[in-house]
Amino acid sequence: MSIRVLIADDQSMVRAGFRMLLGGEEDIEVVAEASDGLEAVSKAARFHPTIVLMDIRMPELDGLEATRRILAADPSARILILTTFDLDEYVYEGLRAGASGFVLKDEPPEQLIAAVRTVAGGDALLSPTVTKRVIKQFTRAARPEAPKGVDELTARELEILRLIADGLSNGEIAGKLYISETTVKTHVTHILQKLDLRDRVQAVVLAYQTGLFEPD
Amino acid sequence: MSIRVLIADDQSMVRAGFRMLLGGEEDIEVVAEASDGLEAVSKAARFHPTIVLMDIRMPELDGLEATRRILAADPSARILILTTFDLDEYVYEGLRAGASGFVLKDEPPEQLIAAVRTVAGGDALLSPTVTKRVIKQFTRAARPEAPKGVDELTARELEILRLIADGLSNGEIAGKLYISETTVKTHVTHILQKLDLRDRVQAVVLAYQTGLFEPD
DNA sequence: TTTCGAGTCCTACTCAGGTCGGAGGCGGGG
DNA sequence: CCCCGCCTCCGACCTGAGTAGGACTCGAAA
Repeated sequence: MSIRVLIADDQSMVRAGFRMLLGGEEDIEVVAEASDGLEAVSKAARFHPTIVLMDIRMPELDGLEATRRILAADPSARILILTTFDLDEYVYEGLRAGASGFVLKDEPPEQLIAAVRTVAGGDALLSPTVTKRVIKQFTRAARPEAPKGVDELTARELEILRLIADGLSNGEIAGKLYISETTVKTHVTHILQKLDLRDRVQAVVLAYQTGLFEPD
Repeated sequence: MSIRVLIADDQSMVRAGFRMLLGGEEDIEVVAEASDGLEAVSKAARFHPTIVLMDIRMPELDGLEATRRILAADPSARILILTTFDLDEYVYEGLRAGASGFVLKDEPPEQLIAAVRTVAGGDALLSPTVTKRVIKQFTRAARPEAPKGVDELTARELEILRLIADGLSNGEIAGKLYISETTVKTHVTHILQKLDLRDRVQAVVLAYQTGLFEPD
């Protein structure tokens, strides 16, 4: 029995690429395509694909919300999220939304095909690149019985952590986000507390060492 | 005409390994071995190898000084330096000493053999890993007609920059190096001035972004 | 509706980080 | 020999970073 795939991406070229790529595989069949989130949800309901290849950035409804809705309707659905960028803020959210996997679009074809098979087979999967970046966050975030009081960072905090990792001062971050510097300080304090760090310097070190943000 | 190699390393196992490795190649001949720096210098003078594989850490005379002496006696000598560690403080010094190349011992055999051929052929070479780390330093350090006042960091400053990039505070660095915190501050100030940075946070960012120190 | 988390903002305080200027020792090159 | 760069150290000073504790809004969940 072949793997039935639904491709959801707003760029037709990307869809065509995947159709070509997957079409060559005997055990894989592309049963439908969607060019936006809403369409993805409806077609997932209609075709019941084994797996949905889901882009994040899509009109109408983004891939994350689409993922949530599809899973709400059918918890057994398997969704493999595609990203162009190395690690958007959406990754964590995507995993929380219930996606089974995460791959980068620019990875070699074999990897992508392998990813489809893996997820279709029931396993979760993360791009090797993504894996090591997420792993640490997840060993704590994913398990409700968290070791200690190691809370997950909020979206805002993550955003600020990223700016810190760019070497920006609190004032610069405030300017960039149109909030006051004191607010930035508040967030920074929370970040440091949650990650058990002493100062922003260590935050930068951690950001790079965990691969949260890529060096080059 | 084959490539004549002198292997200089204080560990006999390492020498044996290289002999095995290089012995399999038809165009490469291991003409001599040395177990310390002095021996390396004398054997280089006696055998005139096409290339010297030089370990850095050796008794009597380290690989850097040995490199300098060999080159002093014979400027046409080609020396390929071997390192175990990713990037010791010696790398820059080694390049300044006149070494033609730099490879990591744990790189795959083919790379090592290729490196030998490359350097023997007259080209300079850096391990891909090392390359990107050194490249930036060198585009400024190597050319006397430096673009602006972008001075090179001293060994001490580099050492301290590395500790900063580990997230250490000035006090911790002082303790680790057995110097006063004020001295550390002085160095830090110089580092920031030379690299045109605002604070240690940016220094960390730069360290990782230029690949000066590896994340993982 | 009430509760709660997230985000925003504030004051006031402490302290590490960084600057400035000056100073001594030490080794190598002119 | 003297000069200069490097490393070391000091005290005084200023500022950004981080903490503590509280307050307001808003939207989502109970």
